[in-house]
Amino acid sequence: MKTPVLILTGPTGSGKSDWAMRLAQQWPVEIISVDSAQVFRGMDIGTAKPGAAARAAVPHHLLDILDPAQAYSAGQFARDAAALIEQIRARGRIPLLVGGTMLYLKALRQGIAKLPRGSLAVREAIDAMAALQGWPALHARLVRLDPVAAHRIHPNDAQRIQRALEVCELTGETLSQLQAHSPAALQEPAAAWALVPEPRRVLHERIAMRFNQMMTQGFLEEVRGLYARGNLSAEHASMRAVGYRQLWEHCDGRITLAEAVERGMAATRQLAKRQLTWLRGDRTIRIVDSQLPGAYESWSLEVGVALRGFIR
RNA sequence: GGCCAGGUAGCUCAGUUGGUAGAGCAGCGGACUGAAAAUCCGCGUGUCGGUGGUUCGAUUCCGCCCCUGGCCA
Repeated sequence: MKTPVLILTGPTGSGKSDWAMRLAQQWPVEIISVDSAQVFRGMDIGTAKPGAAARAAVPHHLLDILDPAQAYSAGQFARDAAALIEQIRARGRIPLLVGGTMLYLKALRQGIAKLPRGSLAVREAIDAMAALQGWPALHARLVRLDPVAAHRIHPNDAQRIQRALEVCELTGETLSQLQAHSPAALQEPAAAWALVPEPRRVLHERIAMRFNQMMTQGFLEEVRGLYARGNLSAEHASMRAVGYRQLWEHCDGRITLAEAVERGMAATRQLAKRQLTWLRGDRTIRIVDSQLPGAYESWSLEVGVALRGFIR
């Protein structure tokens, strides 16, 4: 029997990283980051990436693996994380997945269909068509090509319409066909918890505090540096990240700094809400109210129970 | 002190020729298969500044008061 994978998730600003570091003082863990923004080099302050001290104390994986001009994906994450889990176990250590990118977690735990990666050229061609005919026309086209996918994709959801058309174009098969032979779930034995500060107001306060903190730590300068590179744009996935997008707009001269900060905080709250929606629908994840007195202590006891018999 | 412009949702505002009101943003709920910190869907949450008057009926018209901004003293 393999050691279980420990999973610690929750909305942004819920304190996952802190708890993970504390747990690492008791158990021989290695942290695998489950975070679509922390994969990018040079995006440190705005992603609240663990710093040098934390990374020296505990091995962290899947941080700084890409340049912000590159693209990552749920499928790539699932492969990377699965490989790391094996490596960490081979070292006799415990894999601890920490992060709030819920689709990545789902792709790892439940498996994800073998699909072609996105193609910039095909996407540009589809965008050009959409500019001419409009997205409803492309949705109508998808209804003919892949009625099953079209049925569950809303006519206004340009991103998903584009993806479904892209898959047809690239493979000659439909997205819904390919997704039908989804590989079996990875069946990793896992114990999963989500930190959810209650009530919501507390989370909102933490988000505001953290955003202000980022600003005093030089978040704006970080974004200015990325802006100054000249080879990044608002189209890059990295620059669509919460906070980066809004500060980028400020660098563009489109909004004031005060507006950028206010909208950045709002975008962060909205992200947290979407993360909570994922969590409510997942019965395999145990919700922990991190605001309760002694919350960390009782959680670490639960971790001990999950690991009993595997680690002395 | 006088004159002018305003006070309508958490914010910025629209509107009602008198029949108790609606947009954007925020917020709340949901969806989610290689962009997911993305993308999309749904939901209006209100002493219409206060108080008298006219009226069957006032957020709307009239009087007075309060508050904010501007101009003149």
